[in-house]
Amino acid sequence: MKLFSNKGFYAVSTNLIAKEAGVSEGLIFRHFQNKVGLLNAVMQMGKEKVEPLLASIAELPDSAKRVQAIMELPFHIGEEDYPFWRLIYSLKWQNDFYDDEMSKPTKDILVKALTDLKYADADAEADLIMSYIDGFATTVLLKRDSINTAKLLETLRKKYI
Amino acid sequence: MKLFSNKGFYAVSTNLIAKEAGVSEGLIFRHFQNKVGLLNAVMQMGKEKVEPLLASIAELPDSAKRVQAIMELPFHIGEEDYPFWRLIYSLKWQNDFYDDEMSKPTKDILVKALTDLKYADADAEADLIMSYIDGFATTVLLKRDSINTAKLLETLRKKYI
DNA sequence: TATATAAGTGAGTGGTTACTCACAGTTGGT
DNA sequence: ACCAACTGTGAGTAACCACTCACTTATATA
Repeated sequence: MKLFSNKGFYAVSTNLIAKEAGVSEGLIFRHFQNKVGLLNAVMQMGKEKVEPLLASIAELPDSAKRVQAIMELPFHIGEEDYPFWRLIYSLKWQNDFYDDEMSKPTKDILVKALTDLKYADADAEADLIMSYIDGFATTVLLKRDSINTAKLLETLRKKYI
Repeated sequence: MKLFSNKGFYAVSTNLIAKEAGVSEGLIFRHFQNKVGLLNAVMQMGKEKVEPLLASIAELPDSAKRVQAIMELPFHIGEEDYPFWRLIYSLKWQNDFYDDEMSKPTKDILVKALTDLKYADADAEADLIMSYIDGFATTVLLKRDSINTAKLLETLRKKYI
C-alpha cells in the first residue's frame, strides 16, 4: 500500500514490492494471481477499515453533527491510514481504476442529514460538501508539511459552526 | 498531454506516444532527451497558457471580484484545457513529480485580496479557499459526467455572493 | 508417524521498456 | 549549387517487466 500510494501503481514493480515485503516475487502471484489482484486486496483491506467509521457517523442522532463529522473526515484521518487514502485519491486520476461508486455511501449520509435539516436542495448542497471534502483530503494528504491543517480546520469551523 | 493525463506518466510508453503523434520513437529523444523531458515540455506549454489568465485576474481592481474569480477558476476551465489540468492534478499524487510551488502565485493573489478586504487572518482564509479550489477542480475534472457542475457553481454562489 | 494440503522459493520466460545510433531527407544561408 | 545544420527514421540494445513453474519447506489432521 505504501509503495502503490507513493509511486503509483504502474511505477512500482512486483520485484520491488517483494523485496520491501521480504518475500519472494513468486509468492505475490500465488496469493493474488496478478498485480491487479494485489492492488484489489490492498484496497479491500482499506475499505474494511473505513466502513465501520462511516457506519458510526451514520448513527449519530444529531443531523447537524452528522454533516459536520462527514465534512471534517479528512482532518481526522489517522497517520496510519494516510497511505490508504493517498492510494484512493491517486487512483482516482487514472482512467483504468476510477471508481465513481466509492463515494456514494458518504454522499447518501449527507443527503439524508441535509434533508432532515430542511435544506431546499439537499442534493446540490451535498455535492458541494463532497467537493469540499475532496479539497480538504488533497490538502491534508499532500500539504500537511507545508500548511497547518489544525489551523485550517479551525478556520473552517469558524465559518460553519 | 492527452495520453499522460488519461493513463498516467508511467503507464504510457514512448512507443505509444510516437504512434499517436504519427512520428518515429527516436524523434522524441532527439527533441526532449528523455521521457521526463517530454513531460516537462508538455507541462511548460500548459503553464504558459495559464499564466496570462492568472495575470488578468490579478489586475482586477475589485478585491472581492478577484477572490471570486480565483475561487471559481475550476468552473471556467475550457474543455480544451482539461487534459492539462488532469495532468497537473494526477502528477500531484506521485511523489516523484509533486511540485508544491505551482500553486503559490494563485495563493499570493488570494492573500493580497483578502488582506485588502480586512480579513483578520488572510493567510488561513487563503489556505481554506485553496482547499476548496482543489476540491472543485477534482469534481469538475473527474465527475463532470455524473454531476451538474453548473448547478454546483450556482449553489456555491448562493453561499458567497 | 504418515500424508495431504498449503506456503514459499528463485531461476527462468517472452514480451516490453526507454533509449541509442548510423543513416537519410530537408532546410536555409551564401 | 553547395554545404552545414537541423529534422526525422527505424532497426537495434540492455535492462526491466509481470508472470510461470518445478521444486522445497511448513502446517494441519488422523
